[in-house]
Amino acid sequence: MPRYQPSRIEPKWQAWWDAHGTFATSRLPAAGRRKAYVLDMFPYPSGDGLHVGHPEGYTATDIVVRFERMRGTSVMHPMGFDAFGLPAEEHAIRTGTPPRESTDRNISTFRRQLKMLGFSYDWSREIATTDPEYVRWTQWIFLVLFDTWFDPAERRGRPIADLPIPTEVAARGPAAVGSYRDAHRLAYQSEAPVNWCPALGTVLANEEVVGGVSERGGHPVVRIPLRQWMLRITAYADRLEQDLDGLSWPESIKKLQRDWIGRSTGAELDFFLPAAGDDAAAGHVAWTRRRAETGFPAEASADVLRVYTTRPDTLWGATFMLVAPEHPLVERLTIPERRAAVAAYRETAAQKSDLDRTDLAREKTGEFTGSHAINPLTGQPVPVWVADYVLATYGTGAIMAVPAHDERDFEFAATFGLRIATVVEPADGSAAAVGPFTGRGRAVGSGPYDGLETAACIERVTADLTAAGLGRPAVNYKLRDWLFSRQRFWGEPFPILHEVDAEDRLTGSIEAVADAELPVPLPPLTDFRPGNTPDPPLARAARDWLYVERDGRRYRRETNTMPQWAGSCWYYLRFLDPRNADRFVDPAVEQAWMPVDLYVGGAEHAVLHLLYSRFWHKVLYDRGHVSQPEPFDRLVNQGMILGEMEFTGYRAGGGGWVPADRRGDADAPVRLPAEQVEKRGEHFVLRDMPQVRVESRAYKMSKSRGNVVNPDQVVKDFGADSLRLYEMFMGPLEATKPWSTAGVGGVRGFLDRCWRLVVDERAEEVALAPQVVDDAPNDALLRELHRMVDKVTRDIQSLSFNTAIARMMEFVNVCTPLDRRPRTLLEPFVTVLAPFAPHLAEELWELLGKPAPVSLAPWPTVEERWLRDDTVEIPVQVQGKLRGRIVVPAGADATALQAAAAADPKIAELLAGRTIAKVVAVPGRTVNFVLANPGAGP
RNA sequence: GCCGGAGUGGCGGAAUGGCAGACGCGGCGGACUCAAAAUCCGUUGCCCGCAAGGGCGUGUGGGUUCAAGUCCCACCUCCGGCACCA
Repeated sequence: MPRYQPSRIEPKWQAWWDAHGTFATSRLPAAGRRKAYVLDMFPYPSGDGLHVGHPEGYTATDIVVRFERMRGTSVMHPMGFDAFGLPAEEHAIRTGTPPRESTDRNISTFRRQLKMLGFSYDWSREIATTDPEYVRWTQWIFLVLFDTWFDPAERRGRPIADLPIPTEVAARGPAAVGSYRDAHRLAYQSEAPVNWCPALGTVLANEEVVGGVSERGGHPVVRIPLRQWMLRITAYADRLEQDLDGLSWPESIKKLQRDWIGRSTGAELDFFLPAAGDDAAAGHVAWTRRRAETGFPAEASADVLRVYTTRPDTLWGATFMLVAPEHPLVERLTIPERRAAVAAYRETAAQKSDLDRTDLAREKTGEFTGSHAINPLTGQPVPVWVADYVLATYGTGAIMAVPAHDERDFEFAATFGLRIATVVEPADGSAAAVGPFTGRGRAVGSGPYDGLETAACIERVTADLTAAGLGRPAVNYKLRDWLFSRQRFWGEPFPILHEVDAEDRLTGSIEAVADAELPVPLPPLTDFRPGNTPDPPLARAARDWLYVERDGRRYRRETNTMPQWAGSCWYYLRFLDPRNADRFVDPAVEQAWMPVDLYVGGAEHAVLHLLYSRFWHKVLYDRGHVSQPEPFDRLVNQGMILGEMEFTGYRAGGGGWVPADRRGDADAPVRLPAEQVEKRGEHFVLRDMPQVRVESRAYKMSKSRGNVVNPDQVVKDFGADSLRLYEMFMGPLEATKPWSTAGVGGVRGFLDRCWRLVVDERAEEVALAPQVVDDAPNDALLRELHRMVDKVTRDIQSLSFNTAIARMMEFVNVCTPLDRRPRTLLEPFVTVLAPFAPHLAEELWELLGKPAPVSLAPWPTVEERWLRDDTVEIPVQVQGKLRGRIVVPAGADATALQAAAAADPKIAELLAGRTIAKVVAVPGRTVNFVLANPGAGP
């Protein structure tokens, strides 16, 4: 009767842990103890509830913290919810339910599901980014950004009050000083083009626009400029890149971040633009002379075209110039005859989103402005074109085109028949291939620079131009400032006030909301629908929310809201001190627990979330609010869990089968049960028609595919411990792996065997199995136990849970046949099982008569002497092929090994009559006889 | 196109350059049972062989090494990401 029943013991122990506060964490780590802050990426509480992907990372971290607690470490392991976001808002628009209601409901579901899985979070620290008290501090941190400017000399953020004000600005009065400061803040406003979709009445993210129309609905999207809040993350680009070096993150993730930041070095150069009608050559000479005196100006004047290049060495090959359609000098550069064509081109470009421009532009397009610029080194005039492959937002928005040594410029030159001049040759003198040579080599056709190797040439040209005031070394980043505002309802309101005059018109002056007035709450709204204009929903709030008076002045609240990233940028700090009403986190608490020692989550956050939170953290660090420059010391990405493996056959219109490798778009896929297919060679085929190849693969879980596995169902069918253990047993944590319900059953079988190891299943009442005895275990069993504990210990530390579980299975396989099972063998086993299957372990621990909870029992110590062998089995090879095995004392040296191997009858036979050329004997590993005359033989 | 990652039995996977396939699923055989389920035990890479034994095997082709799943070169396939950043 008393079978292993997860549905009985799991809720029992969850309630016990809750009632006893087993996993509550103290304010500070215990004195003299190691601390471990182990953090999961908190979930967005979607309406669909928990997905089986969530428990993967959560179980991994749960095992680690349970293990660490048992080893006496002070553990911080919190959980919360990233609860702002679009789905709740869209649900609100569809159903009229306020987002807060549906969000709270979803959080309850998530909390129930997480508790059902027995994770050892300190639930008293739970936070949601939507909690008004949390929003308060998110807004407060925004105000820190607002109050900070980046001092390039010190390479750090400083209070805006410390910003030196140039005298000419100060002379223009407080308003001028105010706007000068506003322009230098880390949080600043700018007119940025956005994807506005009039049909949907909303602004869309770049990813939501495909081919110039909205991803959903296929409505046209236009690019319109809109006032936006930006965060000056680019100021921190260098530090964000350099500080990656010290982090224990996967190299691949670091590389993604480095590529995203995209640091490049090169030079900025000015090309002189002769005024229309002037003598170009004379003008250039005069300009050059002036520059020799004034040097390179910080801002480019209107008589030059400033470009950025990473290859100043190719300057002699710059045969034309390109400017972005949005470049401020386009109007000025365009001669009257070209005006219509250039205007039309700019118009078309403006319609396209960034994605369009890059995605669809196979063919290079552009228009000639009619103007020329003067090459600063050669003095030659080169034509200036407008082309949309030049991005206004990168570098200076203009480039010198070197078609001989750049793919894109080459294509452009080929399309429009522009001159191509070779100025670099491969250093090894190899024949010029078709197309541009983009590699490094030696300069040719470059006057005084001929023969210089590329690196040296870059240096020389840059130095010469710098000396002449025509250029300067420059660094650029792909990283852009962070567009931080959304025209949405369900986000944090900005704590910013815009001054208005008596007619409600903005004066342009802005004020931060005072700390004491935070949080700025979301106004009550009944209608969440977007409007006909890009005005955010908050603009429709009642006037008593929208307009406020301070010190006799009237203000209108900022009506944009923050993006979902905001809340997740700092949640790891709030977890440390979640109920602090005076500060976002107590400094003593922050110093004691930070940094996060292990951070586990999906790779989809490799770039944005991790970059954004590092940025915020550095600002907080610069301003003295946190003690560490980096928040996450060790990062691990768990892999995706795919749906169950699927076999798909294809049927033609007529109904006949089509081999999967020859199918056309018209052939219909048919899902096949596993019994109907079999493997032939490399591929799967239909069992009844082996000539028909069938597709076999696992797909990403999705509602539309109908292959989503629901954790509630798995827990119902197999139990939470089985789900936890299965997800850890599937394979390496980082790998993408397909789900297999049969595999869950297999792991459940293991837990059943664990149960029977201790419990008498045939008894009426729950009772110990009669085999459980007080005997002392024999040496063989002690050896087995200590090796198992040793392997599990090491595997948990390297997050190799699959092999740890395999080792425990082997241990159980050894113990199951025993008629006498010593308690001193079973007890340590239950202890190491506890982090993996905590409910079962608690129950078995109790049955063994030990005081609960096993969750806080000490981790067993491994005795070294049980890990050593007296004798070892060594494979013996002849000519590299395995021919026998010998058993030798564990410490046997090479000579002894060789002697023992040669003495083996079988080996002796093989060696008879052969000349041994060489013997490789590696103690503890192998013996290999290499023969001089392998072919010769009887 | 570029950048990552991965290709090992029927399936998931294991293997500090040193016995490939641990562990689990599935399959096969057996014990228990009137029978079945459950459980326990054995077996299970492929080929030849009655057996002893032998041969072949980690995506493909080369290479380094006494020895390669593991290191190097070239390529193929799949998955993920980025995509005109001058």
